[in-house]
Amino acid sequence: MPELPEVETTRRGIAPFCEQETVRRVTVRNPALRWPVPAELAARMEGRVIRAVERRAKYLLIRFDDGSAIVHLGMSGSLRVITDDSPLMTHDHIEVELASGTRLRFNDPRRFGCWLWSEDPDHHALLASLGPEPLAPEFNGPYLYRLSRGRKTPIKSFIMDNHTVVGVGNIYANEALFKTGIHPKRLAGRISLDRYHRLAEAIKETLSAAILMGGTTLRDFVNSDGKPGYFAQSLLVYGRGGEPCRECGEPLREIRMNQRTTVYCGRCQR
DNA sequence: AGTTTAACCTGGGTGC
DNA sequence: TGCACCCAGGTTAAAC
Repeated sequence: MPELPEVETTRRGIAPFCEQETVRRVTVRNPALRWPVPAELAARMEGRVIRAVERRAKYLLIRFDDGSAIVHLGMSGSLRVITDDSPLMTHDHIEVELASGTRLRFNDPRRFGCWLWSEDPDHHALLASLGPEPLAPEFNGPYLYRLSRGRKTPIKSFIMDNHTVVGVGNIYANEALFKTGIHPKRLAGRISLDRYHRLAEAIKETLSAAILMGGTTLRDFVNSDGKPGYFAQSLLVYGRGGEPCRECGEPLREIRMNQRTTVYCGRCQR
């Protein structure tokens, strides 16, 4: 589920229930996530007030006065708001109970997610070397052009690299490259400023639109299983290998780059 | 330093 | 039905 729009949707979904609420209890049922959940996490959170729920890249920061929980949803994680007595599901690894009685339930079948504690999250190793947020003004054509000079990595790898820009996962990399007409294998150092301008805009548009659509499932999100299904109809290439290109009708090609499915139009993307 | 590869996990789908 | 295999929205650490 979690590309950046899902993480932002999650943040918006849980923040109203969390902010200025006291944590009553943290239950870690399975600490074996990507890294072991630190034993101190519960003690650091219990009895403290959540001041804000923020997002940096695909990390959620649950901020307290003296530190933050750093949460990542990995490939298969979700965070749901529980207001009733709905039963535990398999892979419900962590639960945060608030003084209001509302609970946050973290479910993650593949356990690629993480829950860490940091007193200074903004300088934590996981966050310190990240590139700009895709929706920030400093992420733009000139930035991409400057950073890419001399680089021989394919453009798809380049924009999926967190050092370049955060939050561009496999789906949105495919979509943005199609919208810009850039072949995913084109070397990053061989792309013009003008094309980078359009690529940055396409990334912003694609992510913004997805966040807006994620927003439409927000109400559901509180009560439901938290699986937004917003993207299927709006995707131009992802999941459409072999089907006709929406621009020219030619069958879309599907290849693998860095172990990830890559879909593109051989005619429209150069 | 830049770039690629392997690894962390479970579950669902497919083909034999 | 069973089993082997491939695939999945992410990211890091190690290896070229």
